[in-house]
Amino acid sequence: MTVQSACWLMKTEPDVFGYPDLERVGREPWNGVRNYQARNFLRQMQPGDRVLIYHSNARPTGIAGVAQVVSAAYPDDLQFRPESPYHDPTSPPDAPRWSMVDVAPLRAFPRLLSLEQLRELPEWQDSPLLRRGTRLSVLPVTAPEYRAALRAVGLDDLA
DNA sequence: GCCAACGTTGGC
DNA sequence: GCCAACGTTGGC
Repeated sequence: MTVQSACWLMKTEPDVFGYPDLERVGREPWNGVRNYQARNFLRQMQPGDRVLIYHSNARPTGIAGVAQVVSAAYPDDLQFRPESPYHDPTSPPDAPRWSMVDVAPLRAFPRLLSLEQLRELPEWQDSPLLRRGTRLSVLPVTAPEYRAALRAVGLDDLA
């Protein structure tokens, strides 16, 4: 039986790697996630899942584009690189602790859908993204949330 | 197993 | 740059 593909939101700092960078490179291993809850979400991802790319630590913050998962989860190589800030010397090589997926761009938002605008969408009222203190960098997005976000910027064809 | 200290995230 | 909120660490 076919399962409806899931939707997610992933945060990134545009000064480091933003949606335009994803378009430039065409495909990117989403490495550096070092939070167990976020990792567990990564491991649930399947190729074809949609991903809203959220720019954090930006002015303004908000969703900049929609991407697609193009791999299953696999070990994040940076955990075994001593020179990397994401090195984790306690990760067992035979059972790597941290995972990542590859992501490819799908469509840039014609305009940023800001956090302020997200707060005004009824469908988004229950999203952890809008809750004070939520620091998750990878989180699930419901189908109504996903559709509302795309419609808000006129991308009805992707919703 | 508790919890204080510490580091990080992320909006403002 | 500030600081609230949260996750992790480590002493006990």
